[in-house]
This record gives sequence, C-alpha cells and structure tokens, in this order.
Amino acid sequence: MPERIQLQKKKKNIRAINETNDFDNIVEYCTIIGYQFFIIMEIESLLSELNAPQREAVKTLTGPLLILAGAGSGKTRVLTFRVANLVLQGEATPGQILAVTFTNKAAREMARRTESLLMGMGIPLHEPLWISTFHSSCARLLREDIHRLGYQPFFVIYDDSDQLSVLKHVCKNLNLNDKVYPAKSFRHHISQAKMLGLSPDKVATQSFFRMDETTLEVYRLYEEELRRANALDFDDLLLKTYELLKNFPDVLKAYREKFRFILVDEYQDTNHVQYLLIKLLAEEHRNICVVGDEDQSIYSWRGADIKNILDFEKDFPEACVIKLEENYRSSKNIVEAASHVISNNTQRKNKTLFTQSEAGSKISLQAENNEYDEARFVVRKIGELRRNSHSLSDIAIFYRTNAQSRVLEEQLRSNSIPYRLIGSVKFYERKEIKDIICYMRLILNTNDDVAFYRVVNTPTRGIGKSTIEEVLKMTSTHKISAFEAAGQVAMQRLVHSGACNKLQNFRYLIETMKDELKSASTSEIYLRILDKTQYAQRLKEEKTPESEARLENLEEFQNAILQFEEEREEEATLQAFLEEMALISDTDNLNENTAAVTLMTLHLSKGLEYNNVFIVGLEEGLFPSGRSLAGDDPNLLEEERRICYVGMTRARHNLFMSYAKSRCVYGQEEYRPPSRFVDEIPEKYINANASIKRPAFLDRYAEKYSKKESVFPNYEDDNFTDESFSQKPSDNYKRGERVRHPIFGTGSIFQVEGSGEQQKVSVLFADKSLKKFMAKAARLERV
DNA sequence: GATGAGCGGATTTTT
DNA sequence: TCCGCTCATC
Repeated sequence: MPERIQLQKKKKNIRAINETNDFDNIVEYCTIIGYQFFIIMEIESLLSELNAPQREAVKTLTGPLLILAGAGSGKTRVLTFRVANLVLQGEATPGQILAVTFTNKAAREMARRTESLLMGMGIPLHEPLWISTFHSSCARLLREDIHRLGYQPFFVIYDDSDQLSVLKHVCKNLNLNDKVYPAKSFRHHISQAKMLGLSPDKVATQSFFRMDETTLEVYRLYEEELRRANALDFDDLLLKTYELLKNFPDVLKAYREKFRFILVDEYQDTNHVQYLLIKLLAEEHRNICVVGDEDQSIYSWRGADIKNILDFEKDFPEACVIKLEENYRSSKNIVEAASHVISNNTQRKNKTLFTQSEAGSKISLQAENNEYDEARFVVRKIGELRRNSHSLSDIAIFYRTNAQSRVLEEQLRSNSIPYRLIGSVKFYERKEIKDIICYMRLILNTNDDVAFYRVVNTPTRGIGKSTIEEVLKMTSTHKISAFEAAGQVAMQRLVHSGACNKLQNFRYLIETMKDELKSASTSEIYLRILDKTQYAQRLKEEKTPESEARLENLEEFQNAILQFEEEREEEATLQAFLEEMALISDTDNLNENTAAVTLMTLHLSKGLEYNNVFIVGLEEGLFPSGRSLAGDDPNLLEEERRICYVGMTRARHNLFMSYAKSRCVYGQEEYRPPSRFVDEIPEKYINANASIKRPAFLDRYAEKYSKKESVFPNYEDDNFTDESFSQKPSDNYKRGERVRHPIFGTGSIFQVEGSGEQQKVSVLFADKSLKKFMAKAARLERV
C-alpha cells in the first residue's frame, strides 16, 4: 500500500506533467493517478453510506463548521468519516488533527472507529491520533510544557475530595468557622472562577465575576497549596493549558501549527475556559469543526455554557452550518413526542428531529398512587417485556435523582430481576482504592500533602491527632510539604519520642519504596505497597464482610493495573497510571452485555440507547426539580426539559413514563402533580391502553402553568374529588404569622387575600423569595 | 484509636 | 428518611 502521499504537492506535479509531457514522469504519473482513483473510490464509498447533510458535513473540511446533530442522527459516524476524509484527501496527517470529547468512552469509541476506518483503507497510522477528552488532551500537553508555569512535569491531579481536603486545611489556617464557611461552597466558587478562566489575580481585576474577599483569600491560599504540592485540580487542567498558550506565544505557535484541524464533540457542554482554549488554537487557521446539540445541554450546573454553541456563528461569521435532523434510532412516536416537548424551549436553534421509521408503539404513561406502586408497575412491565423475549440488557430505568433508585432496587430484588446500578458508588472512589492510590501518589511525589495526610495513619500505625497537628503547624509556618514537616517534627522532638519514631518510620517506608520505583513496574509497586504497609494483612485479619469486599476490590484493582500495563507496555509508568485513574470514570467501563436491567440517572443516560426505556418520577418538584421551579430563572426549567428530551430520545422502541401521586421525600409523604413535561406530549403519542387513564386534572393544570409562574399549583377553583389532594380544614392565616413549607422552608405571611376556602396567602421566605399559595391546598404549617 | 450518638444536609456529577 | 461527618467517650 502506498505511503501517505502529500497529495497537495503531487496534485501540482500532475498539472506540471500534463503541461510538459515529461515521459520520465509517466510512471509516477500513473501511480499518482492510480492512487487518486483509489482515494476517490474510497471517498465515494464512504459518502454513499450517508444522507445528504451528513455527506455535506463529511465533505466540508476547511473553515469553521458547526454541525447541529440531533439525538440519534449519526453524529459519531459523521465525525469519524470526516476525520478519515481529512486524511484521505491529504488535508492533514492523523497527528495534525485534534479531536476532543467529554468522556473517555466517547473518545475511545471515536478513536476505535476512526482507526479501523483508516486501517480498512490501508492508511497506516504513523502517529497517534489525538482523540481524547478535553482533560486528558490538556494533561498530555501540560506534561510537555508545564515547567514554563513553574510546575514539575510529574504533577498529580486532585479530584473533588482532594480539593475539599486542601480547602479544609486552608480554612483551618484562616480560622474560618466551617459552619459559616463550608469548604464545599469555596470549592464551588473557586471552580466557577476557574471555569471562567480566572486566576485569583484576574478575579480581583475584572468586574463580571464577583467574589467576596474571604473566598478570594481562600482561593489564593488554595492555589498556593496546590502549587506547593505540584498538584492540579480538574479545572486547572484546562485553565493552566489556557494560561500556557496565552502567555507563551512560542508554545501557542507550535500547537497552532501542530493542530491544523480541530474537532470538538458535545460542543454544547463546553465551559468558558474550554471555549477560550479552542478559540485560541483555532482562530488563526479557522479549521474548527464543532458538533453538538443545544437540546442536549444538561450540564450548565457544571459550567457548561450553552451560549458557546448558540453563538458559534458570531465567533466565526464565515461558519458553515449543517443540521443533522434525521433520527435513525427511535420509532416515529418517540421522535415526535420528544420533539414536541423540546419545542417548548426558547434557548435553541431552529432544528426539528424527524424520522422515516415506523410509528411504533405509543408512549405508555402510567399514573400510580405512590413510588412503591410505581416500582411495581415497572417490574410488571419488565416481566411482560421478558415474556416477549426482550433481553434484560435492552431495558433501562432512568430517574432524576439517585435517591429514587432505592425503591426500584427493592422491587427488582424481591422479584429476582438482575439489575445494575450505574454511577452511585464509584469504584475509584472506594476507600481502599483511594488509599492505595494515595500511597502511589506520595511515592511519586512526596509534596502531595493530601496523599500524605490520608495515608500517614492508614492502616493505623499510632500516629495520632496531636502529632498531625504538629505537622500541620510546621507546614504552614515554614511553607514546606507535610512529608518534610514530618521529618522536622521528628527531628526537633516536638512530639513524644514514640510518635517521633513512628513518623520517621513512615518517612522511611515511603523513601524506600520511592527508591524501588526506579526499577519496579507499577504492579510491583502496588504489591509492595500492600505488603509493606500491611494494608492487605490488616484487612485479612478483620474477617468482616466489609473487609472481604475490600480485598475483592483490591484484587479487581490489581487486574486494572495489569491490564493497563498490558495496553501501555513500556509507557505504563506509575505516573501514567495515576493520570489515567484520575481521569477515568465508572461509566466508561460500562459493560453493555450483562443480562441485567440498567438503572441510572437521566444525566448519565446521555449518549446511550436502549430498546426499552422507563422514565420514572415525572412529577412537578421532582422532575422538573424543585430548584428549577423555586427561583425565577427560566433557564433552569429549560435545562430540566432538555434532560427530559435526552431521556426520551434514548428509547428505540418502547418508552414508559410514569408518575406517582404521592412520594416520600426526606421521610415525609408529599403530593405532587404530574410533571408539566408529560403534559407537553400531545395526546396522540400516548398509549390509550395505559392501565390508568390520564386524569382530567392534568389538562387543567396545564392552563395554569404560565411559563413564568414557578410556584406549585394554585388549586384555586378546582374542587378535586381525587383523593390524593385531600382538602385541609380551612383556617385563616394572618399577616405576620410564621409558617413552614416543605420545599421552601420557613417564612412569614406577607399578604392575605380572601378567606376560608378561597384564602390566598403570600409568604416571604428566608431566601427573600415571595410565593403565593392557595392556603387550603398549600402544605403550610404554622411554626 | 475505635465506637456511637447527634447533627445537618439531601438534584444532577462528562473530568 | 437516610447518609456522612464530627465530636465525645472509653
């Protein structure tokens, strides 16, 4: 097979040969013509598998391109074909293409498919493809150049819990009361700043993002701590890369030249710093292709900025826009019902999903009395599906909040239906795994204070609180690492001699393993840790079910290490392993072929598809969530609607939606009306055979939900006979009385209108929000 | 340093 | 309700 030919140049040669009739070059000429013919055939065969807009997207190689890819519209296929086409046409070598995704799973899938496409065409891969997640691309880039920012190349990545641990230390040093200033809120604000691309200094000098003095001070100290530990948090991976490119023109120039073509998947989920980063890399050559679906933007609370995709054409006015609107996944009823729901949003591009597939079954809508009945309904239906020879692996149950899984699990278990729960307990966040990882981190980088504090007394080796206090004091007064401070504390005999020895022993333990690191493999280090720290030994001695489970997890962890070594071969360094661990998530390893029903939150369902989908808990205040209704931010509600859209469009054939009239929330029975999203599905797509008829009051609610009104329904002139909305004895409220509402908390009566059955009250809640209720119906109680 | 009472907080969680 | 974290206690 021909080597990759620089086709551009050759094309010119062909023209030259044509003009000069140079006979000597005829052979080369024929080779080129042959090759070109081969290429054309390959491209034609690629394109023949696509519909018109898809083809257009694959053929548009240069300049800014926005692909609006509706759910199930063959996005990955277009992306991979387009990469292949870039290479085939000689526009770029594989190494000149940067493709970023949000999940490892998506990256792996895209890399796999692209590679097999290219291999299938006999295009050898001389350089690795840069198809990876935003975060791991950045980590890779930073490994090369982070020394410019004053970090060591072997930086560690701090996850959320590591961040909290640093912040707790910072707060302690500043004498901040953790009740008034919870570490979590600092983490949130710092993350927000970082996602906006703002370092502490920048926060102080700009005006569009405000941060109070205390938080800014905490941010500063937090940064200092991370720098000293040579650690980056998740946001840093993006922010520091941005700063690197922004502040070092030569680095920027090099990467602009390297990545001549940039592809961004799930563009609707990019946050501001990702946007800045992409823009910085692409604004010169402008070969930037972004793919996304504004209707599937469900991560705004993590900083995703839907404006990035909505305003792409403003950033790149010459952009070509292609809409992929044909859905190949779901039956027509599902596609159209979902389209109707999402059409209620305003923050979107003008795009309508359609399909040529058959109408299929109608959506089954189920009303139940409570969450237990709802779960029983799901189980019953699963039984039916099974009898109709649907495999359990083809069935998924989605819910808005993790807490909802409990009742479902109970029912599934008692009916012996195997299930697997995705996302609730994360493997790599398990205590024993994290402990071992922290040992690894400390061995690699003794400046990693978080790791130090975690393992210094795990398993217990008699290093107690007061000793740790001394170490902490030492670190903050001398600005040294905890590992070093431990040495100082021991040397200066600042604690009793037993403790001094224990500190020294611990240091010695780490130091020896650090020495061994030079010759040992990652799996050897792992075994050494288990052995020398007596971690495994202690667990074995415990002999409790928990310790057994932990040992099993450790075994699984060992398998992961071995597999990693097999895959990466000589590149399987401890550092690379730790990086992989930090950037991986559980859902990445989701094995689709287990014969079990899958349970997960709607958020996690994005990107997946199942023949049979259950969406449960469609109730106002749950889905859409109470918080999206509480404020008056219509964007929050729109995001909830997108979540609904995402969930619905996961289903290929059967979609079951259900709601319960009452549900236990935080131990209290609550009555909630059906979700407005249910009502946004036109009647004709809903299964008339649903076992309970759609209650008439649903339609009456609909009229009352004006888009702005986010309060729970005023039951005004409805006289329900429905037992779920039992009437309370009417007792008149007076202005100034204190009341409590199960959702909004306590407040005082601000205004009273009418009396008796018709009395309406306005309540001013602690968060200064004013809400109006029908007194007899609202769940208010006097306090 | 392990254990239990007591308290507060409780959407969603790609990396 | 239920989980996790802190703090007091032995």
